[in-house]
Formats: sequence, structure tokens, C-alpha cells
Amino acid sequence: MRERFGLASPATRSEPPMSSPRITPRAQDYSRWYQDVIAEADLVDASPVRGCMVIKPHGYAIWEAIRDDLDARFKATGHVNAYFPLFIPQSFLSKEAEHVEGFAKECAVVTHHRLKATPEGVIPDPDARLEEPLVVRPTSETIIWHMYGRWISSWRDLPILINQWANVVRWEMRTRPFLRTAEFLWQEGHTAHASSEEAQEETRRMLDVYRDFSEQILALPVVRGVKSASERFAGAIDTYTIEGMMQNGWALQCGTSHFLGQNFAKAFEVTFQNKEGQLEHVWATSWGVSTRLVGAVIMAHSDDDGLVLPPKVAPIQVVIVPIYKAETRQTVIDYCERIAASLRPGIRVRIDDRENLKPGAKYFEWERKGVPFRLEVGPRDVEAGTAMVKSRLGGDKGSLTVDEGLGAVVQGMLDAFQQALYDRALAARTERTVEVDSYEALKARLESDAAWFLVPWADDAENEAFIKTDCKATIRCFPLEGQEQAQGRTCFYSGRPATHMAIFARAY
RNA sequence: CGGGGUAUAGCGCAGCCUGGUAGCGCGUCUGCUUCGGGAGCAGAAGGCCGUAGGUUCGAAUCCUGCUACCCCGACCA
Repeated sequence: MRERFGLASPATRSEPPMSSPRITPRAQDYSRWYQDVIAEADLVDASPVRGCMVIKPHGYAIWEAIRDDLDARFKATGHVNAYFPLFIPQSFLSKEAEHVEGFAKECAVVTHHRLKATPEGVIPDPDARLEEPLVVRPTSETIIWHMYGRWISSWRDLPILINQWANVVRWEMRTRPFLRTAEFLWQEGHTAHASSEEAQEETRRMLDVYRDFSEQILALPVVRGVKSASERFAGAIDTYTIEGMMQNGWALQCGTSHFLGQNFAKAFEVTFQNKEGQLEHVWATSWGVSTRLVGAVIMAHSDDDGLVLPPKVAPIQVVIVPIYKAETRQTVIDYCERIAASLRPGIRVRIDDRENLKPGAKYFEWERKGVPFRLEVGPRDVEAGTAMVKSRLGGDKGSLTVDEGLGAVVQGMLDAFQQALYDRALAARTERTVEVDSYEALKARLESDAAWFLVPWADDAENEAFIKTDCKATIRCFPLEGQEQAQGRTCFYSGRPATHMAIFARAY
């Protein structure tokens, strides 16, 4: 029986490939590869509740690295953290028409506040039904704008630049670890402004924060763009996105930033008195990234031997594996401790001194877990003042001199590793981003090999919907850069004058 | 919600057709020997065979109901 998420150990599957008997090769079955990589790296475990996942320490540490870096970026751009409640009065969800439409189908609802013991086990106590049911937040716009209504009365109260780190629940039909789960962790920024211009500026600013973060920290090149009407956030005027390409050529929405106009201010009657003394509705933005980013990192960089992590989010950047016999053990371990001490605190290093595993087994384990560099240290190294080093990206083992310069050398290697991942991902994306001049050409290419299609497009929701049904490709975005190329061209699908340059792709 | 499948040890599976003491691999535990690329030997622990009923002297095995999960389709950060 395959467990939820298919995370059962694949160790004893038939037809073991040569490289790693535990991980299905990408070329054979990409989706299974993804699940195998996660299982072998020990990132998550199945939950007894369908569609939820337990994030284990090695997986959670990746999220913590993401969170800590982003949090610093939010603070640096003037934002502060706050926390709003998990439960939202049911009536709040119905205040903004499009918002209701977008989320109603996937909300978990709390109806009772007490259990009652019966012979068959506990049941919700019929006498403890809530006056008004509570919705478990699928996102927090409604409760936040309810509160902002109480906090805002004057232009002097603006802007409000609040972010919150929280969990949200969306009762999805189909789930995949990290990429789509019923409950996930994220941050949601919610800002309130005195003018449309200022709010739009904020929307774009945070999109750029995400772009820079993604490229610098996740080593993942992304395209910034605007969503088409059908892919827009429910309740937004404009939804901006950063889209990343995964190794199978599919797109993954990695972050979104919404210009909400005055929609929520009107729904929750949030007004302020401007400098001229007139009453005006407040302008809003919201923006978020989630634990999906962990999935993005996994899919973008890992290989058939398991997880590959950018050093900046790797829970362990360097693992030291001591090699010894009984009589040399203490000497070798002491030497390893000295090396580790010289790398800390700038570098996240761990000594694997478990005695029940041979060095080779440790090598394979840390490779599966995505540690960028491994140092192998045996008696000969102690003698020579050296350490063998092996990169997770492959290549021969090298020898490092253990002296006061070691920290700088290793840091340089980590930086180069980070850059190499980015370069590799960018090259792959460039190679698989193609321009086609007809819908037939798009379909033909999709059947052989997924890619991103940059095409001139005459905006039309019906045509967009047909294409989605017909070949599963959707408009990922209208890229911010290069829109002028649409001028004077005709739509690749309808032949009408193009209104946008669009990127079509299959997406998660 | 429609179609197809599965349910036996922590995990992966065999046993079921042809009813008769529940097995294998991995993992786990103990001990000894190992240790520069996935260790070897010896011993051990661990299962109401998803659940409720039926047939039978006897059910993991045959029959019926239920439940859960997986895959394929309709929704989505």
C-alpha cells in the first residue's frame, strides 16, 4: 500500500536503477522522483489527516532559513509583524463578492465548541453548537480589514505595513507535499495606504523583494509578471507573480503580490479623512509566499541521487565524516572538532560521529539529504593537516589544507556552489523558453517536452479557458519585461491584434 | 462526485485460486568483529491479517455490508 503522498520507502522496489536504488530517476517518472527525494531526505511524514503533512526537522529547517531571511527583508522595507486569529466569523467571508467565490469551496468550518462522550466515542456535543460558525482562515484579508476598520480614521494612521507568519487551511482536492497541502505555513503581508499610487508601489516593491530573495537565496531565477483575469487572486485588481521553472519544464508560482484597490476597504467600510478633510476608502495590498517554496527548491535543484540544496537554505552546509579505527578514533574526532570550530559560527557544520554506520553509508545519507559539501577526515589527514572535500554537485574529491584560512576557503566554496545552482537553473530555463508562432506548434512541443511559450496574445478569457482544457497549458503571466514586443503583432492563437506578450506553460 | 484498484510487522511484499500452527526482505534491539564509498556473524523483539457480520468443526483465505487509502477525471497558493 502506498501511503499518503506516496512517501513509503521505495527501498525495496523492483528494477533498481544503478545510481541510487532508492530514488526513481527523473526521466522515468518525475512526480515519483519528487516524492522519493522528499522521503529519502526525511523532510516530511504522512499525516493521519488526508492532505496534511508533518514537516520533520530537516524539512522545517529549510523553511526556517527561508522565513528568517524573508523576515529580515520585510523589516528592512519598513514592515512589522503582528498576529491575527485562526478563526474568522463565517459572515466575514461573504462580504467581498469575488473573494467568496474564490474561497467558499475550500473552507474548513468549525461548528461546535465541545465534545461529548458516547459509547461509540466522542461526538460534537449537540448542545454546544456555535451561534455563528467559524471559518478556519484560508487567507486573512477579511479579518484583517475588519480590524483595520477600527484602527484607521485619519491619513495620519496610514500607511499600515503589517506582515504575519501563520498557517492557513484550504481544503484542496488533490495535494502534493509542499506544493499543495490542505494546511500550509506562509506569510501574508497586508498593507493599507492613502493613495492608489502608493499601494501599487508597495505591490511592486514586495514583488521585487520576492524576486531578489528567490534568486539570491533559493538560487531560483523567476519571471515577474501580471496574472490574467482568470488567474487573478479573488478580490484583487491586479495580481503580480514570480514564476519559476521546474526541471520538467512546468511552471510553479512562487510568490504573489496583489493590488487590492479599495475592494476590501469598501466591503469592510474602512475609510480615512484625507488632508483635505474628505472621507476616502483606504487602498490595500496583500502579498505572500508559502512552504510551497520548499517544494520549489527541491524541484529546481535536486537530482537522481536525492536532494540538492542551495547553501543559503541548507540546514547543514558542511558535514564532517570522521574515518577511524578503534585506536585512532579519539585523535580523529578531536581533529574534526577543531575543524568544525574553525568554521563556526559562519558556516553550519555538523560532525557525523555515529558509530553504527560505516563512512560510506554516511556519505550516501548526506548526499540524499542535500548537504552541499562533505569533508572526509581520517588518520592520514590528521597527520598531514588536511581534509578531503567532496561537493554535492559531483566532481572529484579534493584536498583542503586545515589552517586559519580554512573558513574563508569553505565560505568561498559555498558561494560558488550557490552561484552554480543559479547558473544551472537559469541556463535550463533559457533553453526551455521558446517562442512559437502558432497554437499547433505549442501543442506539438508540449507533447514531446514541456516548456515555457512566450507568445503574442490577444487577451480573451474564453480562448484562455479553451486552451487550458485542450492541452493543460495556462497563462502563467504577462511578463513585466518585454511587453512592447506585442505591438504590431498578431495573437498566436486567434490571429487578432496582440494585446500582451504572454507566457503559456503547464503549471503545478 | 464518476471509473479502476488496494488493505497482512515500522516500511515494501508473499500467502488467498485449492480453508487447517502467519512468512520473506529492509529496518529495529543485544553482543562481538569491522570502519578512506551503502559492513559481517550470532541472537532477539515486533502482527486481533482494515472493520462488522455470515458460511464452516475450523476463515488472512469463501460470501456480504461498511470504512480508509491509492491511481485516473471535474477545483486550486
